[in-house]
Amino acid sequence: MTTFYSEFQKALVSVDCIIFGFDNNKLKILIGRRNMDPGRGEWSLYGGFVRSDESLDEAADRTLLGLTGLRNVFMRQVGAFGAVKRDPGERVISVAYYALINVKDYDDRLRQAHGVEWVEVDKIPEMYSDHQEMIARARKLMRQKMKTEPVGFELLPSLFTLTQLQRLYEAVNGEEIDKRNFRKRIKEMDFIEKTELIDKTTSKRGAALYRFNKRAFTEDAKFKL
Amino acid sequence: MTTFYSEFQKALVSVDCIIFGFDNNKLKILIGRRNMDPGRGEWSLYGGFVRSDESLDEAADRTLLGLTGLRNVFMRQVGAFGAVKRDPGERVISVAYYALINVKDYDDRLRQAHGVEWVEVDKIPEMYSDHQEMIARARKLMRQKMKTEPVGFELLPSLFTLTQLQRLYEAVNGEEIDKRNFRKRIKEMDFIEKTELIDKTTSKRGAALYRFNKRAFTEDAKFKL
DNA sequence: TCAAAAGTGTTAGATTTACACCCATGA
DNA sequence: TCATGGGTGTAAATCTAACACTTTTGA
Repeated sequence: MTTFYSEFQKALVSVDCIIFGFDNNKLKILIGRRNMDPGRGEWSLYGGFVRSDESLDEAADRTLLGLTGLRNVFMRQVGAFGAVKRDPGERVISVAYYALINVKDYDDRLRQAHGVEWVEVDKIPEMYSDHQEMIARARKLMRQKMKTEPVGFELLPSLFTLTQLQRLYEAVNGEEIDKRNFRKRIKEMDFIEKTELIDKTTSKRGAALYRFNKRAFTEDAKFKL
Repeated sequence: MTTFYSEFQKALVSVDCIIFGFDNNKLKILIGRRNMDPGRGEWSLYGGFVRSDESLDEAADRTLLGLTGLRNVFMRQVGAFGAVKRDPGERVISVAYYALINVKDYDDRLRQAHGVEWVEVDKIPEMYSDHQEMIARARKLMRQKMKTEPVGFELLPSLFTLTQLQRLYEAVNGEEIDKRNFRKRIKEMDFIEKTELIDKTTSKRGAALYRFNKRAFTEDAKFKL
């Protein structure tokens, strides 16, 4: 029972994170310049190698924690990428994950210290290796998830206005939404609760602040946006 | 430039296949008894290890070819599975793929030679390691794909009756479909073409045989079932 | 002649989309 | 007082879902 499968060749396994943030009505992701060979200087996702004592999910969590200091972040696997020559060095299989974070929770000095930047998803430059494809697939999965599950709130402050929420959905789907129809749908979801608080930062009149009540969102509740 | 990342530990990488077939109005998958330690004798998906000279997709294709003799099969990645102890031996990361095949294309002697069986998706026994979860995720992805893309035809003969097609969708979604509504929707899709041929095997009257015209299915054509 | 599967339309209800004006406030 | 973003309802169109009978033919 000691060494199984010993005749097979092993590979390095890494995780790469597509970290989404919503800021200034734009959907953005965190990318940086690669500071190691091969590919030094190229734009790249933030990633790391999987340790022998952690699962893939744990490796992704740890990687994100290292970059942002954030725990319990919403993350989902995008998939495994394993072209033979995807890494110019040796064989590396990479498992991509996407994360949704509230940019306000992310200390900007930490961001600078790691040399990563928020870049609009529609202005992603050429990327290292297959990272472009990872991003494309992450966006597709994330868009799909946003349509059918209440995960968009992960990208917003805990209190938000309906206009903010609408702008978020517009940024994700790349198309404008009718304000009245949007609000009508929101009203039908009891777990999106209006508070007594008013946000005066974006208009003179002020806009009501809403909150997503995770507890009130039960399995049978329907979500559609 | 010779050895990069040398301080990181490597892992074995395998692929596991969830092979869907449609037979006798039932959706089934191919599983067998594991014939190697660890886990000898337990029900298991068919899989194999990834070679250093092939991509993950190629490894999945090769594995399926070895089992079924089939090439150019519709396959999609389910995801990577990487719990630390998912394999009782050493560290193994597995990437699951699902495939859709027409059972008639699969030589039954080849099936028997490999010791695998068609088992209804609703009667899957306890499985080795995390294979149950792989199957569950494959089913979810496959169901989603079937709703929005014309891939169900991969599970049928090239000529099929509308009742067969309906039974397939019923098996995948686990619920009955109204015959008239179903046929109404089919009629709207020009790429599902009626032939002059009649199938007399399932009824005395005979049912018209249809064909999926892949070429006629263009990007802008809409598919919804 | 009858059992068994094939084939065919209509209607009510639900959902989706389009659309325009008043409100409250700070500058 | 006016410019700015916040907030609200209705009607037409489309889509979805429910529903039952006739046809063909081999046994």
